[in-house]
Amino acid sequence: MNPRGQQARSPRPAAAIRRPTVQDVAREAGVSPSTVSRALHTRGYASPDVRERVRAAAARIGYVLDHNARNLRSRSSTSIGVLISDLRNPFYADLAAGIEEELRAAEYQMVLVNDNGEPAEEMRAAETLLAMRVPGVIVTPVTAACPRVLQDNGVHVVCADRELGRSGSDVVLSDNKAGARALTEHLIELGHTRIGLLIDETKWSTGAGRLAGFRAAHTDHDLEVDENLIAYTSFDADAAQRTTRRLLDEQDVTAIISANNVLAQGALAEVKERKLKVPRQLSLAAYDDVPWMSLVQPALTTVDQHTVELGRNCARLLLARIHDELPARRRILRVAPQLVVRGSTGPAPR
Amino acid sequence: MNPRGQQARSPRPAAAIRRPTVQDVAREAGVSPSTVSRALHTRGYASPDVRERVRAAAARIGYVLDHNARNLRSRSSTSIGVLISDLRNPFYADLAAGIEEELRAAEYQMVLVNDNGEPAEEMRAAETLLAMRVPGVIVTPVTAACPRVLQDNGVHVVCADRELGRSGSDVVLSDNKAGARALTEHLIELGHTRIGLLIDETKWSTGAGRLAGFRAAHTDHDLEVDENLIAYTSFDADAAQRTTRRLLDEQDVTAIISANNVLAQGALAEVKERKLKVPRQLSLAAYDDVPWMSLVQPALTTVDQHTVELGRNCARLLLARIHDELPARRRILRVAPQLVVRGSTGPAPR
DNA sequence: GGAAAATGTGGCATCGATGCCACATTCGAT
DNA sequence: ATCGAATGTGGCATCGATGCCACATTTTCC
Repeated sequence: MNPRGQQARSPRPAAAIRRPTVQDVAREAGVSPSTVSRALHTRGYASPDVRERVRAAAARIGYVLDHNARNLRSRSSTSIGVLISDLRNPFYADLAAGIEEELRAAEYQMVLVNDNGEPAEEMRAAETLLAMRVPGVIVTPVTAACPRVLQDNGVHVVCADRELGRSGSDVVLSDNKAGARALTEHLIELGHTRIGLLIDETKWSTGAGRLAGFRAAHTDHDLEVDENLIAYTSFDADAAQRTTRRLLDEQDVTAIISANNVLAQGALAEVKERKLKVPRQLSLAAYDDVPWMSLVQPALTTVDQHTVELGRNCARLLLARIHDELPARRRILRVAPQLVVRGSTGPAPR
Repeated sequence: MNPRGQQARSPRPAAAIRRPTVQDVAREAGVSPSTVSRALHTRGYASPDVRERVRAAAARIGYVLDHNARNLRSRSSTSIGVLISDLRNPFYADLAAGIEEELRAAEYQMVLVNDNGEPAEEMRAAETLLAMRVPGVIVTPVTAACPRVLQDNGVHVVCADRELGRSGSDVVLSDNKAGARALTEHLIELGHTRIGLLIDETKWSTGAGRLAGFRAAHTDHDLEVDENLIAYTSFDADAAQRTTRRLLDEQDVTAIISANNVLAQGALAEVKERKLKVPRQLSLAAYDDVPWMSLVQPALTTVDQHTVELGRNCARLLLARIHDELPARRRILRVAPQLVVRGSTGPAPR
């Protein structure tokens, strides 16, 4: 098959193999290197005849384009940086999956970096992506500095899921306020008046929006929010469980909303430990629908963020920006979330 | 901060900005480009004095290395291709997370591609990675052709999780046979003799190993395997549910093992629909522990593949190979899985 | 004290593809 | 028949970093 197959057994094949270049193809096809380039890759004149001849020659000698050379020469690249916090969290995994799908369809590649939510890692990744000369980056930002540095160096940035300060970059968000409002309203309409909100942060647009939606739903129904019911915790399941414990001990809540899928794990763990009947004794709901939520018994009422679609939108927006198809003004895209009512929410007790 | 910050607002910043090069740094520091290169990046002589001066100059003018130029010149790259089937499946997400973690620590980047289990997509991705001149690829192969093409072109390949035919490449596997054997044995020791196995494929080493382990456990305990209890299905939850339905209708099983996390969803769905008491009426177990399995009630008994660690091992092995630190002979790494007994398995009824 | 070795730096070609321009050829129009 | 436009194709420089060698300077040793 491949003319260089037999060399693959050498000790250090990666270094040893010399791959054919446009020059080689040119010789093989009896044309000039420029013509090969035009015939194979770039848009430009090349008669169907020549085009076919070059194609055949390239296939014959096993020619593969060198992206590095092309990128260097054309000062561009088809690699897109994707900077997320934690691939093991299904939210980020879905986001990345949506992004990748769209990029792949457009013949772009995804360079994926986990920053673990750490500013230092995020910054390091940004530097690397700059060095790779990526034309754009999609980031769930940890620090406002990251999008800024990228933009200052001419890289297009789309912030996904949240926004920090006024970055000036394009943003794709879930409509957190609307989603949280719908979820809270659902509980209120079931007669709940003392609803606990388990939340880890409210500085980012994500948490802020969800909290705002929670409040708005109360206001809509002429209810006052008891500030003690807003239970601040940190972003891990164990902490969320402890906070849930405290919430249940100290406040007579009839329903609990977890602000994201990680916190929901903690809340559920505590509920199971106490063997509370859901939803008879306590209604449980969560923002950010992930697969396990429909597998537990009873299945959790949630807000589905359409995370994969969120990711697709990020990629589409970024590509449009790169291809200069968008007005200069920054774009803010809000993906509508969807309330998914399942068995874990029911009428308030008493 | 950045001297080019003000240009970022221009219509097409990516194209407009000219970034400083080694030449510029050289001028700024009063040395030659070669010296800049040595001082900043490559190992080579450079007095501490000069090194510091160059570093300062680079920082001052906001110099960022161009990976494309470096890669072209040095015929190498620090991007590693990772080819997986489905990022939305927590198994692959964990695998990728482990790989990325290790790569990042070694200052490599991960180019992640989803092939959706489709040979055509996989091949396309392989071509792209060849074009990127990546020194290595980690792949959960769909086709034997993919690793082969890569290797034939001098790219190091590590197959993750499974092996197709004799690829000759390094492989990192979960010890599927041992894991399935332990899981099956656990059930046998609980008195089960009619154990259903829900499985989607047995051509790959993954399915084949798990089936082999299932059989081995029976043999160990002088039990004959009723071939009717091996329920072949396809790789999606709905199909698995239907197959489970059939299994429960037609065979009097007292326990069901799902060969992976996706099939387990289907099995659980059917069990829930029938309102079977687990484990009293039926024991349920699964290969490949993923988070939701410990959240459902009762929590599922599983085999934990240590997927993240599996990923880390893939990356470590690949990097060692790239750095030529390994004997030529191909290496097969088996990561020991771990039986995790939870509430879903109990004594056989009657 | 002088030659040899050690040390640090600069010059130059090069990696592979492509953008740009010049030019050869064909074709249509007058 | 002649000219101009249209249409392909080739030549050449270039993107930015670095490998390699030559050379200048300092240090070491007999």
